[in-house]
Amino acid sequence: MGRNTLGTLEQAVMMVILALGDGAYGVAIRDELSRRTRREHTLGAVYTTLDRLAAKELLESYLGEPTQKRGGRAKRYFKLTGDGRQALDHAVNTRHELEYGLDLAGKGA
Amino acid sequence: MGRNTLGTLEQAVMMVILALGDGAYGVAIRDELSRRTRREHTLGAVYTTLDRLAAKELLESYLGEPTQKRGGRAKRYFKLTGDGRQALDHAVNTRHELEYGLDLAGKGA
DNA sequence: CACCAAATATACATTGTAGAAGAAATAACG
DNA sequence: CGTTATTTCTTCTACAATGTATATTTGGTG
Repeated sequence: MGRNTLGTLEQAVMMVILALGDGAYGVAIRDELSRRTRREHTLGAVYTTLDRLAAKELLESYLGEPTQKRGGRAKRYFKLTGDGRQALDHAVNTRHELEYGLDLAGKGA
Repeated sequence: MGRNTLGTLEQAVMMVILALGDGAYGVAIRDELSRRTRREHTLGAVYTTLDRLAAKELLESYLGEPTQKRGGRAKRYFKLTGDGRQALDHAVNTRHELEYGLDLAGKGA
Protein backbone atom coordinates (compact mmCIF):
# COMPACT_ATOMS: atom_id res chain seq x y z
CA MET A 1 0.00 0.00 0.00
CA GLY A 2 0.81 3.63 -0.06
CA ARG A 3 3.99 4.94 1.36
CA ASN A 4 3.16 8.26 2.82
CA THR A 5 5.75 10.59 1.42
CA LEU A 6 4.50 13.91 0.18
CA GLY A 7 5.13 14.95 -3.39
CA THR A 8 6.64 18.25 -4.42
CA LEU A 9 3.30 19.79 -5.28
CA GLU A 10 1.60 18.36 -2.24
CA GLN A 11 4.13 20.00 0.02
CA ALA A 12 3.89 23.23 -1.91
CA VAL A 13 0.13 23.32 -1.63
CA MET A 14 0.24 22.60 2.07
CA MET A 15 2.75 25.39 2.61
CA VAL A 16 0.63 27.80 0.65
CA ILE A 17 -2.37 26.92 2.78
CA LEU A 18 -0.35 27.70 5.87
CA ALA A 19 0.76 30.95 4.32
CA LEU A 20 -2.79 31.96 3.49
CA GLY A 21 -4.21 31.08 6.88
CA ASP A 22 -7.94 31.75 6.67
CA GLY A 23 -8.77 32.52 3.11
CA ALA A 24 -7.19 29.37 1.71
CA TYR A 25 -9.63 28.30 -0.97
CA GLY A 26 -9.05 26.95 -4.46
CA VAL A 27 -8.46 30.07 -6.48
CA ALA A 28 -6.44 31.86 -3.81
CA ILE A 29 -4.28 28.79 -3.35
CA ARG A 30 -3.70 28.56 -7.05
CA ASP A 31 -2.71 32.21 -7.28
CA GLU A 32 -0.38 32.18 -4.31
CA LEU A 33 1.15 28.95 -5.52
CA SER A 34 1.80 30.42 -8.94
CA ARG A 35 3.25 33.50 -7.35
CA ARG A 36 5.64 31.66 -5.08
CA THR A 37 6.74 29.09 -7.63
CA ARG A 38 6.90 31.70 -10.38
CA ARG A 39 5.00 29.54 -12.77
CA GLU A 40 1.41 28.98 -13.77
CA HIS A 41 -0.66 26.22 -12.27
CA THR A 42 -4.11 25.26 -13.47
CA LEU A 43 -7.01 25.06 -11.10
CA GLY A 44 -7.55 21.46 -12.05
CA ALA A 45 -4.08 20.56 -10.88
CA VAL A 46 -4.63 22.33 -7.58
CA TYR A 47 -8.02 20.85 -6.84
CA THR A 48 -6.83 17.37 -7.65
CA THR A 49 -4.03 17.74 -5.16
CA LEU A 50 -6.35 19.26 -2.60
CA ASP A 51 -8.79 16.39 -2.95
CA ARG A 52 -6.11 13.77 -2.63
CA LEU A 53 -4.68 15.36 0.47
CA ALA A 54 -8.15 15.61 1.94
CA ALA A 55 -8.77 11.95 1.13
CA LYS A 56 -5.62 11.13 3.09
CA GLU A 57 -6.96 13.32 5.88
CA LEU A 58 -4.01 15.62 5.78
CA LEU A 59 -6.36 18.48 4.97
CA GLU A 60 -9.90 19.28 5.98
CA SER A 61 -12.31 21.72 4.40
CA TYR A 62 -15.36 23.74 5.27
CA LEU A 63 -17.71 25.90 3.27
CA GLY A 64 -17.81 29.66 3.65
CA GLU A 65 -20.58 32.12 2.92
CA PRO A 66 -21.30 33.20 -0.64
CA THR A 67 -19.98 36.62 -1.61
CA GLN A 68 -22.02 39.56 -2.81
CA LYS A 69 -20.05 39.71 -6.00
CA ARG A 70 -21.49 38.51 -9.22
CA GLY A 71 -20.78 34.81 -9.52
CA GLY A 72 -19.43 34.75 -6.00
CA ARG A 73 -20.56 31.33 -4.94
CA ALA A 74 -19.62 29.73 -1.63
CA LYS A 75 -15.95 28.94 -1.26
CA ARG A 76 -14.44 25.82 0.11
CA TYR A 77 -11.69 26.66 2.55
CA PHE A 78 -8.90 24.29 3.46
CA LYS A 79 -6.71 23.87 6.49
CA LEU A 80 -4.18 21.30 7.62
CA THR A 81 -5.26 18.59 10.01
CA GLY A 82 -3.01 17.48 12.85
CA ASP A 83 -1.81 14.61 10.69
CA GLY A 84 -1.24 17.04 7.86
CA ARG A 85 0.86 19.32 9.96
CA GLN A 86 2.83 16.36 11.20
CA ALA A 87 3.38 14.99 7.71
CA LEU A 88 4.58 18.37 6.49
CA ASP A 89 6.91 18.84 9.44
CA HIS A 90 8.32 15.42 8.78
CA ALA A 91 8.89 16.26 5.14
CA VAL A 92 10.62 19.48 6.12
CA ASN A 93 12.86 17.69 8.58
CA THR A 94 13.80 15.08 6.04
CA ARG A 95 14.60 17.84 3.62
CA HIS A 96 16.93 19.49 6.10
CA GLU A 97 18.60 16.17 6.68
CA LEU A 98 19.21 15.92 2.96
CA GLU A 99 20.50 19.46 2.63
CA TYR A 100 22.81 19.07 5.57
CA GLY A 101 26.40 19.98 4.75
CA LEU A 102 25.66 20.88 1.16
CA ASP A 103 26.52 24.10 -0.55
CA LEU A 104 23.23 24.90 -2.18
CA ALA A 105 21.58 27.90 -3.76
CA GLY A 106 20.17 30.68 -1.66
CA LYS A 107 22.34 29.99 1.33
CA GLY A 108 24.42 33.15 1.07
CA ALA A 109 23.23 35.98 3.28
CA MET B 1 5.19 17.72 -22.90
CA GLY B 2 7.19 17.40 -19.78
CA ARG B 3 7.32 20.18 -17.33
CA ASN B 4 10.71 20.01 -15.76
CA THR B 5 10.03 20.08 -12.07
CA LEU B 6 12.01 17.67 -9.97
CA GLY B 7 10.22 15.14 -7.82
CA THR B 8 10.92 14.63 -4.15
CA LEU B 9 13.06 11.58 -4.71
CA GLU B 10 14.84 13.09 -7.66
CA GLN B 11 15.92 16.03 -5.58
CA ALA B 12 16.91 13.77 -2.72
CA VAL B 13 19.04 11.61 -4.98
CA MET B 14 20.75 14.62 -6.49
CA MET B 15 21.54 16.00 -3.07
CA VAL B 16 22.95 12.70 -1.94
CA ILE B 17 25.17 12.61 -4.99
CA LEU B 18 26.50 16.03 -4.08
CA ALA B 19 27.03 14.88 -0.52
CA LEU B 20 28.96 11.82 -1.62
CA GLY B 21 31.16 13.67 -4.10
CA ASP B 22 33.34 11.04 -5.72
CA GLY B 23 32.12 7.68 -4.65
CA ALA B 24 28.51 8.27 -5.69
CA TYR B 25 27.50 4.97 -7.20
CA GLY B 26 24.27 2.99 -6.88
CA VAL B 27 24.72 1.17 -3.61
CA ALA B 28 26.40 4.08 -1.83
CA ILE B 29 23.67 6.41 -2.97
CA ARG B 30 21.03 4.04 -1.74
CA ASP B 31 22.68 3.72 1.64
CA GLU B 32 23.23 7.42 2.15
CA LEU B 33 19.73 8.15 0.97
CA SER B 34 18.28 5.66 3.43
CA ARG B 35 20.41 7.12 6.17
CA ARG B 36 19.41 10.71 5.56
CA THR B 37 15.73 10.02 5.00
CA ARG B 38 15.64 7.51 7.84
CA ARG B 39 13.83 4.99 5.78
CA GLU B 40 14.71 2.10 3.50
CA HIS B 41 14.92 2.51 -0.23
CA THR B 42 15.35 -0.34 -2.66
CA LEU B 43 18.13 -0.34 -5.20
CA GLY B 44 15.61 -0.61 -7.98
CA ALA B 45 13.97 2.63 -6.90
CA VAL B 46 17.31 4.36 -6.83
CA TYR B 47 18.54 3.11 -10.17
CA THR B 48 15.28 3.97 -11.86
CA THR B 49 15.58 7.51 -10.63
CA LEU B 50 19.23 7.67 -11.59
CA ASP B 51 18.47 6.49 -15.10
CA ARG B 52 15.67 8.94 -15.57
CA LEU B 53 17.77 11.84 -14.41
CA ALA B 54 20.57 10.73 -16.70
CA ALA B 55 18.11 10.50 -19.59
CA LYS B 56 17.17 14.10 -18.91
CA GLU B 57 20.87 14.92 -18.85
CA LEU B 58 20.75 16.20 -15.32
CA LEU B 59 23.26 13.53 -14.33
CA GLU B 60 26.16 11.91 -16.10
CA SER B 61 27.96 8.72 -15.24
CA TYR B 62 31.29 7.05 -15.78
CA LEU B 63 32.64 3.62 -14.98
CA GLY B 64 35.25 3.05 -12.30
CA GLU B 65 37.76 0.27 -11.89
CA PRO B 66 36.64 -3.12 -10.60
CA THR B 67 37.49 -3.84 -6.97
CA GLN B 68 39.60 -6.71 -5.72
CA LYS B 69 36.80 -7.99 -3.58
CA ARG B 70 34.91 -11.05 -4.56
CA GLY B 71 32.08 -9.97 -6.80
CA GLY B 72 33.44 -6.48 -6.93
CA ARG B 73 32.55 -5.50 -10.44
CA ALA B 74 33.09 -2.05 -11.90
CA LYS B 75 30.96 0.66 -10.40
CA ARG B 76 29.05 3.28 -12.25
CA TYR B 77 29.62 6.68 -10.67
CA PHE B 78 27.27 9.59 -11.03
CA LYS B 79 27.69 13.32 -10.91
CA LEU B 80 25.49 16.30 -11.67
CA THR B 81 25.76 18.00 -15.03
CA GLY B 82 25.61 21.76 -15.34
CA ASP B 83 21.93 21.49 -16.17
CA GLY B 84 21.47 19.21 -13.22
CA ARG B 85 23.08 21.63 -10.85
CA GLN B 86 20.96 24.40 -12.26
CA ALA B 87 17.75 22.40 -11.98
CA LEU B 88 18.55 21.54 -8.38
CA ASP B 89 19.38 25.12 -7.48
CA HIS B 90 16.14 26.20 -9.03
CA ALA B 91 14.22 23.65 -7.03
CA VAL B 92 15.93 24.80 -3.86
CA ASN B 93 15.13 28.42 -4.57
CA THR B 94 11.50 27.62 -5.25
CA ARG B 95 11.40 25.73 -2.02
CA HIS B 96 12.72 28.71 -0.11
CA GLU B 97 10.13 30.87 -1.76
CA LEU B 98 7.47 28.49 -0.54
CA GLU B 99 8.81 28.32 2.98
CA TYR B 100 9.16 32.06 3.24
CA GLY B 101 7.39 33.48 6.27
CA LEU B 102 6.20 30.13 7.52
CA ASP B 103 6.77 28.71 10.94
CA LEU B 104 7.98 25.26 10.05
CA ALA B 105 9.77 22.45 11.81
CA GLY B 106 13.48 22.64 12.44
CA LYS B 107 13.69 26.38 12.31
CA GLY B 108 14.56 26.90 15.95
CA ALA B 109 18.23 27.76 16.55
C1' DC C 1 30.89 -23.93 -11.12
C1' DA C 2 29.39 -21.50 -6.99
C1' DC C 3 28.98 -17.11 -5.12
C1' DC C 4 28.99 -12.26 -4.57
C1' DA C 5 28.43 -7.27 -5.92
C1' DA C 6 26.56 -4.22 -8.85
C1' DA C 7 23.48 -3.00 -12.47
C1' DT C 8 19.36 -3.59 -15.68
C1' DA C 9 14.54 -4.86 -16.78
C1' DT C 10 9.84 -4.86 -15.81
C1' DA C 11 5.62 -3.82 -13.68
C1' DC C 12 2.47 -1.30 -11.14
C1' DA C 13 1.05 2.53 -7.70
C1' DT C 14 1.03 7.30 -6.71
C1' DT C 15 1.50 12.12 -8.08
C1' DG C 16 1.54 15.88 -11.41
C1' DT C 17 -1.00 18.39 -14.90
C1' DA C 18 -4.55 19.93 -18.15
C1' DG C 19 -8.84 20.81 -20.02
C1' DA C 20 -13.70 20.24 -20.11
C1' DA C 21 -17.88 20.16 -17.79
C1' DG C 22 -21.00 21.23 -13.90
C1' DA C 23 -23.04 24.01 -10.09
C1' DA C 24 -24.12 28.24 -7.55
C1' DA C 25 -24.63 33.01 -7.54
C1' DT C 26 -25.93 37.73 -9.32
C1' DA C 27 -26.83 40.98 -13.27
C1' DA C 28 -29.43 42.12 -17.24
C1' DC C 29 -33.56 42.63 -19.73
C1' DG C 30 -37.99 41.74 -21.86
C1' DC D 1 -41.00 38.78 -12.03
C1' DG D 2 -38.98 35.07 -14.70
C1' DT D 3 -35.70 33.50 -17.77
C1' DT D 4 -31.20 33.85 -19.76
C1' DA D 5 -26.45 35.61 -19.66
C1' DT D 6 -22.30 35.87 -17.16
C1' DT D 7 -19.12 35.33 -13.49
C1' DT D 8 -16.82 32.48 -9.90
C1' DC D 9 -15.80 28.49 -8.06
C1' DT D 10 -15.78 23.40 -8.03
C1' DT D 11 -15.91 18.59 -9.87
C1' DC D 12 -14.83 15.16 -13.43
C1' DT D 13 -11.92 12.78 -16.43
C1' DA D 14 -7.87 11.50 -18.70
C1' DC D 15 -3.17 10.93 -19.33
C1' DA D 16 1.94 11.87 -18.37
C1' DA D 17 5.63 11.71 -15.03
C1' DT D 18 7.50 10.00 -10.80
C1' DG D 19 7.85 6.65 -6.94
C1' DT D 20 8.57 1.94 -5.58
C1' DA D 21 9.34 -3.08 -5.54
C1' DT D 22 10.87 -7.48 -7.27
C1' DA D 23 13.08 -10.30 -10.39
C1' DT D 24 16.73 -10.95 -13.76
C1' DT D 25 21.16 -10.21 -15.86
C1' DT D 26 25.95 -9.07 -16.04
C1' DG D 27 30.65 -9.02 -14.57
C1' DG D 28 33.89 -10.42 -11.39
C1' DT D 29 36.28 -13.70 -7.80
C1' DG D 30 37.30 -18.17 -5.07
